[in-house]
Amino acid sequence: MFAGVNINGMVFSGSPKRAYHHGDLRNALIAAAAELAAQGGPGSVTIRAAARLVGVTPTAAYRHFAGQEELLGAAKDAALHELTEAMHKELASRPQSEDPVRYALGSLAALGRGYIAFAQAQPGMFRTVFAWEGPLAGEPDTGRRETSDPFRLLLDSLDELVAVGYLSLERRPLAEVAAWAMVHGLSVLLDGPLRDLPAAIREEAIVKAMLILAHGLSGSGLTPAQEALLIDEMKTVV
Amino acid sequence: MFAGVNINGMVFSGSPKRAYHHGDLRNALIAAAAELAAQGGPGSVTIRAAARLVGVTPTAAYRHFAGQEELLGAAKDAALHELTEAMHKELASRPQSEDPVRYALGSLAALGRGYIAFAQAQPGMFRTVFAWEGPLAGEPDTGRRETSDPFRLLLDSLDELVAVGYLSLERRPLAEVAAWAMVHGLSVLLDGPLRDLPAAIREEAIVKAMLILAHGLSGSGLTPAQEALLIDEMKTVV
DNA sequence: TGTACATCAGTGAACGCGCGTTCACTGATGTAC
DNA sequence: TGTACATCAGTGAACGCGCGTTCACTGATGTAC
Repeated sequence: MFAGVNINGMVFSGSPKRAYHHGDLRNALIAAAAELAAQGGPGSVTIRAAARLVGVTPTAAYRHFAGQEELLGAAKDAALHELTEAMHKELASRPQSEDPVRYALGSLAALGRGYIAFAQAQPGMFRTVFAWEGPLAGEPDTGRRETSDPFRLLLDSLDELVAVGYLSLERRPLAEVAAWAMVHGLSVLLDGPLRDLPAAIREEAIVKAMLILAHGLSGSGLTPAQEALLIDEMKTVV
Repeated sequence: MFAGVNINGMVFSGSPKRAYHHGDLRNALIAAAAELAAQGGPGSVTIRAAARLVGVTPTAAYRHFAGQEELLGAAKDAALHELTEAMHKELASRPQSEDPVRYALGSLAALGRGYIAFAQAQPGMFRTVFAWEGPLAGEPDTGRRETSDPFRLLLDSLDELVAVGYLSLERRPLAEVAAWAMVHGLSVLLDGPLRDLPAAIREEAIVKAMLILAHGLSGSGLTPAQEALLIDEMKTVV
């Protein structure tokens, strides 16, 4: 879907004298939209701005997109792609290890690191991935229902923790939601209310959060009675 | 600061024949702004819409607010106030308990429950509390720097866990960030990518996340070597 | 107690902005013969 | 190989929208005397 988009290659800032026919306007617009998202977040992704960036009339964009919503969707896809790549890169750069438990835990940490680092390095893109401008109430969510790549990576990582014996099978269900919540929450807070945290403390906080997550996954902190209480306590949230 | 705002009392929809002088326009506008935030999120909080809701000219709002930003700030304050109240209510409604550890853990769970339930019941308000429309880069953050009430509650709860012996003193630092991240992340995801999760699973996921958090705080899942590895793994995120 | 007048809190009209989107059009391309 | 013409991908002007904000104004209030 993104063949030739080339976000960093600045397709849209290209040749000074451009022909009447652009040749690859759709992809150029997507690249422009991604750039706008990176610079100003999802709210900056407009048909007019993207066309301006490419050096083309707004009307021209309607040859390639049904409207603004579709362009934003493309920007979202591009941003998600970048996030996925960032996480893959972290995962791939890890050294092998003899201890499978350590390796699996390290993989989980690498995913978290990739996610959080991306959110910090590319806040505009990160926000765009998770932009939800729909109505506050339901709306069934059109398309894009396949499990996203980053989530797939997380699922695999948790399964590995099971395979390796760190995470028990009974504790496996929905661990992905909790893990995602921890990492996502941290990313969001560090780009929000905690954005003024000194770098050193921020660093410590990230480590701390991952530690708590890892400890928590193992599920060996609470007595059974305490656990039962806590479960009871959390009922009836909705 | 909010004396007389009375969000639910519909100050702004009041008397059919209103005098030329409103009498309490500032508070009526704040209530309207809060209502707009509740219905449509922070993006819906505009001078014109608030004035419309109150039944007054947009210009009149400028007698009481410097501009749109200040009105949104007031809406944020109101929303934060509501969130705080929701958490307080959860905390207050808890039964006493002989076991201090259980009680402290239960308090933490109650705070989480209040937070998450508020996010689900009032997504517009919740988003408004955390709306950050500033530039993507720094900007030192004007005013409002006192620790917010909900955060204060969390700090106290964690301190109680220390006092009661569940959380060791060495593990106390920055636990608040991790706890907040878990609960906030879950709130955000359930109002975002996970918004279509069936109610039952959503419920389970919330319990699961709180369990992992509680287990994780105790810090008894990893061997020291594993912990060291994980710490190492998370370095250099920035 | 009554009145002149300053002050306060609104009105109404207007501005410029960027946006999404549509219309009738025209320049470039490529294909049938 | 050359040319007529359909088709495609752009242009340029214009629309209506809601917004923030400003201006000169006027109605209501309350205070000094």
